[in-house]
Amino acid sequence: MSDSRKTGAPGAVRLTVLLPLPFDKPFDYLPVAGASPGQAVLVPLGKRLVTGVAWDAEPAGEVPHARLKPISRIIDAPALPGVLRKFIDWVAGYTMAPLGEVLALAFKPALLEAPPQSMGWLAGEPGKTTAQRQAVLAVLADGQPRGSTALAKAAGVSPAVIRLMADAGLLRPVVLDVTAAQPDPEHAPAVLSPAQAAAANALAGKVRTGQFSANLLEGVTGSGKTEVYLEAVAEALRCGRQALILLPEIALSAQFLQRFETRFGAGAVVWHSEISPAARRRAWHEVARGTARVVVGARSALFLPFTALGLIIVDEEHEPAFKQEDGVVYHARDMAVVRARLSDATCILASATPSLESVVNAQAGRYGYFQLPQRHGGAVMPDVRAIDLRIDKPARGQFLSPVLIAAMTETFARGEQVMLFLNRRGYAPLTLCRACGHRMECPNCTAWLVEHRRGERLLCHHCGHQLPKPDTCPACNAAESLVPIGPGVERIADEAATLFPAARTLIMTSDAIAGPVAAGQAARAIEARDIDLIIGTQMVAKGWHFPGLTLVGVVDADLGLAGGDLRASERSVQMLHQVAGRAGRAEHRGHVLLQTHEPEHPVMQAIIAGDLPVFRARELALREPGHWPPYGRLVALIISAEHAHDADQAAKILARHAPHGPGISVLGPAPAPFALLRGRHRRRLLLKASREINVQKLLRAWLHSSEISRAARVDIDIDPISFL
DNA sequence: AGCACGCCGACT
DNA sequence: GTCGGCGTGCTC
Repeated sequence: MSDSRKTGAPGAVRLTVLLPLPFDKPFDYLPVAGASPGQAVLVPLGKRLVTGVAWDAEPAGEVPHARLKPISRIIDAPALPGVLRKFIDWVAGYTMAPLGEVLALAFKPALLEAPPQSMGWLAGEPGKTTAQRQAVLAVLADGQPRGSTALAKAAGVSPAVIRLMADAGLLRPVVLDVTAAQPDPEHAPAVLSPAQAAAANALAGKVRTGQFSANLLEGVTGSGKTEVYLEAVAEALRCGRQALILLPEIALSAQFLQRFETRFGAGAVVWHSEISPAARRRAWHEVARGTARVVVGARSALFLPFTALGLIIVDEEHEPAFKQEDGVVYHARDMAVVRARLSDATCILASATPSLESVVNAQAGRYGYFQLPQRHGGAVMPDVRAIDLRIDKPARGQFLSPVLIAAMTETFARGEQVMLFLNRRGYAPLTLCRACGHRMECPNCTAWLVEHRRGERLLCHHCGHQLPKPDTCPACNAAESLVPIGPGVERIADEAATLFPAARTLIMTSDAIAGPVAAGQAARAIEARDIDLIIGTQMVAKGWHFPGLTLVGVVDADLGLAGGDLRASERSVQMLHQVAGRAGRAEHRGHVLLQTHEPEHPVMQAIIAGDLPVFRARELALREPGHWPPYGRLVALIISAEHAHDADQAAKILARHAPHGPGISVLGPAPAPFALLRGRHRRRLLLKASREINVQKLLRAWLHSSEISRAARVDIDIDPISFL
């Protein structure tokens, strides 16, 4: 790359600076001594000073030299590594998001300040002691300082004890050396089955090459994938490189971090949207310094400034939660592979039910493939049966069939735990007027209002609109005529409470269990057998390990199949397999009962027979002829406007200029699945293109040639998965 | 993203 | 007569 900045040629004195703002390119500035690419800099922009990053791009030169402003100063902070800058460029190019907006995922001015030092405690002056205080001092007897939280936990006392002891001078504050407790690859290696060991060794070998590879690690729920990929993490540590473990859901991280610490003798650095600003800054700086050896995080952790990244794990790679749906629309699983490639790192995609994309990549030899065929530790796969709701009908107005109720009764009698799964929050998904048939709908969205028992409210799950449940029908004024239709988890909980008044029940939904702390508490309560019955939404499907759980009842196995989405079957199989996998993870065999109106449906058959490959082959055979993903590529164009007319108009103009040619087709315009969402009218066009077509280039030309009114906005979603 | 410019409604 | 609403446009 020719670089006029380095030649020192007169007249070429420009430095490009990328700002974390929605600009699609860096700006040119007059350079300042010592500013090299990656360096954080403060620059004037209009009337204000903003923080940006010196970028690698050639100066565009379109702004005349005389109008260039000088860089104000260099900021004393770690530079963004070159691979991260390349990754940001790549993501912006692929997703078609403005470059500066992608930078904003990696870099916020607030991150740059030196992180607060992490403080810990040592024993201080002698003084008044109590049993609790003695426990604290006993922990500190080894002379190792500990942070407040860790100390309280180790001593089994509340944090208040620590605070009072500190106030009384019984504890002495010291600066914690954050590098002290590092994960140790040799701390407690797991005992692996032969199949696990074979996969672990092969993956460790890939890590050792120090070259890029992408790998799919497939194993049924409970087969011990985590132990296997943690050995790859150990190998990355031995090679002196950093590792990143992406989890789809932070709620899961509590149980996972515990496992990590057991294996490596020290915790990993945590990164997700809900950590405190101080923890965020500390994590960012530790990653940049290289003292953070292993990061466990949400998808945004891909944008951390790793300097020696050697391994990326994407756990539960099939999870839709890896797709970022607003702002920069990207799929963290796909971007992880790119990040690994740019970093000469190994990428491992782990799942019991891999996405068809990954399966096809493995079949084509683009990804390495490793399989764990069985559950380990003697646990066997659960016995799965369908309950045909056309025959075994629940009582009128009820949702649990007699067969399921009988199985629950038996399970409780054995002192074991039951989980009921229904992927629907609230009490009832629809409220209907018995007198006139009026449906309670959201004024801002094409969606029903969901009744929630807490506060007797109706709320919209898409925009948050809510109102108290009215006493009379808003359409016909009939009194007492509004009735709940269909079940949500709250209604199932009511029904179960009537049937099993003695069962201690926990509702697990994002409403009831907000954040990792609550999730951790819930998990501990279940593990401690303080709970008999768990009723939950997809939150319960994730990687929980509850040894006492032996019966899983799926209240409505058909729910995910409605709507005709391209991936409806695939997602249903994944979710049902995950839910089923919660049953019987220890010595007792698990049982799974699927309530369905269509037991013969291939999705139900796949789960009942436990034969995912057959299902996959069938699903792939359905997609291949039409060049649907993963054989072709999709791009969704969502046209939205405040007024339906503007959205229609813009969609029509786009459709008129639609590209055509071999391997290209455009579907639509059609009302987007939620034609009205958050008060905006939406239309959708779908571009389907064969793999070898450069869709970004095609889209740029398309959008350029279409003159869209300012009243409408076009959002581009490359590789859409949800179709919302 | 911010911040200014700009052109139409109700206030000291 | 001015204060202020947020539409539109620009920032190296």
